[in-house]
Amino acid sequence: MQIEPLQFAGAIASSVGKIKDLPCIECPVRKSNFCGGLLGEQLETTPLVDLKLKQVFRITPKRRNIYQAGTKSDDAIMICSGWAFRFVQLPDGRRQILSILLPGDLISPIGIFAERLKFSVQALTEVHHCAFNRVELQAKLPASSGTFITYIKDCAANAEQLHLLLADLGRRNAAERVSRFILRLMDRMTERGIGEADSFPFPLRQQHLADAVGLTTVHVSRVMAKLRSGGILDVAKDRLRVGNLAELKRVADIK
Amino acid sequence: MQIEPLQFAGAIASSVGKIKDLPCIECPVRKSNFCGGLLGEQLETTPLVDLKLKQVFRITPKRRNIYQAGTKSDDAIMICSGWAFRFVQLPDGRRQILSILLPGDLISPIGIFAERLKFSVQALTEVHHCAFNRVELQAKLPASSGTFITYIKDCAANAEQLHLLLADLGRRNAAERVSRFILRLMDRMTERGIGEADSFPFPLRQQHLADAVGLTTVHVSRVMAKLRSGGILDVAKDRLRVGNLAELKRVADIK
DNA sequence: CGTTGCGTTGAGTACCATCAACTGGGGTGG
DNA sequence: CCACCCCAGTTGATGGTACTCAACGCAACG
Repeated sequence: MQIEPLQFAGAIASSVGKIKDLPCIECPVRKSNFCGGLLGEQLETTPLVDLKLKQVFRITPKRRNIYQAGTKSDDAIMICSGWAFRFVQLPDGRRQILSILLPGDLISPIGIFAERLKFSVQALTEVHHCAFNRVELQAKLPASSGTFITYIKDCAANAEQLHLLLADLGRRNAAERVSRFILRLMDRMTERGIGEADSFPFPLRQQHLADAVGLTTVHVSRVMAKLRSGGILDVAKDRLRVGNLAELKRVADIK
Repeated sequence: MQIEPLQFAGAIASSVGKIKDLPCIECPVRKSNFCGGLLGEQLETTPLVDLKLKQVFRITPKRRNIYQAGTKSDDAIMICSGWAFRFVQLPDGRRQILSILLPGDLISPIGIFAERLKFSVQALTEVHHCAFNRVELQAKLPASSGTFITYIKDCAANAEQLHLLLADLGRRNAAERVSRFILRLMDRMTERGIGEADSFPFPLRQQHLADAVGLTTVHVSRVMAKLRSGGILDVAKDRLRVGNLAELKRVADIK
């Protein structure tokens, strides 16, 4: 359960103003997210907007917590690569997954302003992440209007996903929940250029699906079996293949 | 379904800088919320921080929508008095209530920055509300650190409530959902000085409870009957009376 | 080659939805 | 004043969805 920060593969634990060492130079998501506004969209050609911004890069192996609910932290953590998820844990050990985090996501937008969060974050795959200093970001944020706007959009998108999931859990059956969850995830991946039209990385176990949509693993297995037997989709070897998108949308009651 | 803006009881439809006419002078929630930062906490003694802030006061009768999902709006709307709720509607008419809005709540924190929202807001009782101009607030917000902090706290509290509700819908049974929902509502009321220790205003129908916690009205009725017969709580004439708080918390699996 | 993690399948069951009938209060209109 | 209706809530009967418990298959791994 303890977070054991490892050194970044590229051997940078902390970087202040050394462009050539920054992993961000090659970051594929920077163009479209929060970091773009913060560090500049084209790091290779344009210098960093503000080199004084402190960044600490770390790796968390899969199944380990990146952040533990209730812990005080001075960091705002960005997922650089790999997948993670936010979740709350019930006293009896059951958990509810709140959202899946993809590269380019902040662990929590409001985390920039709050020193403690009420949910935990766990790595689904090995995750490379970057810790900004919360207080530095707080100062920077209103100053840079571009960054601020992508930040607000993050918050809004975040809230919207929660609202949709809430409606699903409250009002939809198992097959609808699962297929809607998967479709939304596909949308988010496509937005970020992850995966192809009908094939996506999919590192979630059925346990994660179950915890996300409020079912048991046994029942998720049955739902997935049905989707698979209908040629609608198939998950194997951490990869999702969509055989019949139209039918998937129909099951999901979308459009 | 149409919003039909009515004149404010005090006959102020629009107010720019006329302190003595402002309903806000007597507002009981201003001290603790967003408006306090914006307008000053003690309007009677201290002049407004910024009289140029445009405010338009309106009334929406119960059961009518204050805001319709997807509509473009230049306003950020604050609930001055009365109760309302945010909800999303499914294509087949079922709905999921996202949260209950009390006096002092913004219809949506991110609504300050977004010209459209994906959920609707409906008045539960007659609601008096105040429309600020979104763009004006956007400019004002980062400038006033006090206001900004209460704003961020709003956002955080908001997200936290969603997370808790999500966990409830995903992982808890009917009795737990209902009692947790009620307890959280009680907490929020107490925070704002609404109601007494064991008695609170409660304008929700069982239909609203059902739509909030993802049950049918029939089943909510059964749960409420059980809570009532156990002397735990009773709802009558728009008022909630708690007979046994400890037991209510036990049922809700709190503490 | 045992162990471990993950998924699958079957049998039995609990919870909650659905359908339907009915009650009581409050408002309205004759 | 009463008849009527509507709304909100209650109650009973029935059934389906999803849960629980348990056993088993399979692949990966040391």
